[in-house]
Amino acid sequence: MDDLDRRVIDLFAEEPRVGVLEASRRLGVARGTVQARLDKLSSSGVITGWGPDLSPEALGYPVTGFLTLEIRQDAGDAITHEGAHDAVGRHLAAIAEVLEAHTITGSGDMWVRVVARSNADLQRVIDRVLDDERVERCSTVIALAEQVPFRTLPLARA
Amino acid sequence: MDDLDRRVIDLFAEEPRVGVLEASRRLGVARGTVQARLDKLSSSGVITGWGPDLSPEALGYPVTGFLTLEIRQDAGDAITHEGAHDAVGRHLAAIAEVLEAHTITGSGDMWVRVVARSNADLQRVIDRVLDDERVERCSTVIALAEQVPFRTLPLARA
DNA sequence: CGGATTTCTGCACAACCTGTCCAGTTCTGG
DNA sequence: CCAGAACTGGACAGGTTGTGCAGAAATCCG
Repeated sequence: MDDLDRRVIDLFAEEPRVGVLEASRRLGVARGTVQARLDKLSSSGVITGWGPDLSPEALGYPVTGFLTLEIRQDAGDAITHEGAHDAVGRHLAAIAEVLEAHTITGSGDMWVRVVARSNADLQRVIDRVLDDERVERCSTVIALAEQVPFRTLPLARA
Repeated sequence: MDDLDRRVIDLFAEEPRVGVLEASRRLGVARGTVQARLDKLSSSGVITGWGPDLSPEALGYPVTGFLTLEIRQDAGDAITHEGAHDAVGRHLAAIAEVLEAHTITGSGDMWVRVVARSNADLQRVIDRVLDDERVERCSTVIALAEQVPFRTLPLARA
């Protein structure tokens, strides 16, 4: 991650439509250099993808909720030695409205981000999340406004 | 969002490198159709961008923390009528390690996602977040593992 | 300091893709 | 059943990509 890497990322983040050739012109380096940098950034894992970013809101899911789950500690699989968290993770991954889930510090807690079509619909989603014996409790918080939209660019610039 | 839209999104999400022409071949429709669909999905806000996705971890920020802030309710600006939340939002937006921030239900609460170079470094980030008189309190939770990585594709498929 | 290695440059080529038309056909809602 | 909207298939010029290569430049390390 030298300065050129940062400028490459910056340029493609600002204007994803520019091609490699145009980028090389703007950055004042050879085309092959830009290609090599992009390849390296991809293979080193800094750039994880180029997929289209989708807006849950525009897809009809304007309500975002943050759930904190309490997981039964003794619910691991004694045979596979798989932790309860992973089992719950699979349960959650099967629910489309679950956008992400993490285990967090605290006895048996997980943090889950869900979206729903309405506040009423959120109840349905929560019920689906709760539909696993390993999930003991769920506290819900509703997101009202997005003060800082998700971003990673400032990190790369720093 | 009909079935073709879903297939277009799906294809580009799975293989962002395919061009419009190749996509039209795989989907069995004319090139102009794919272009028209993409244009519509972009202008309707379903597709919000094509930028490279960056991994905070690969950028040297392997620690993720979730902060819940308590905001002083009486800290709004009497002249501009700007709420305290927005002012805090600007404060947070200036911190590169703040990846996103939302206001949430609860008296004066905000939810903030931050990253840091280490657990020790997290303290520095938190201190920066707290460096605003409108932020009264901050409770911290550290993310241990990512059970479900952030995703929106299942929503589009549904 | 000096050699070895890596990186960058500038260029070339063929193959391919994009943006943009168009006329004709097919769908779809009212 | 009609009219507007959407899709098809085709065409065109111009630009871009992937790839390879030799030489110059920068960097590393003993």
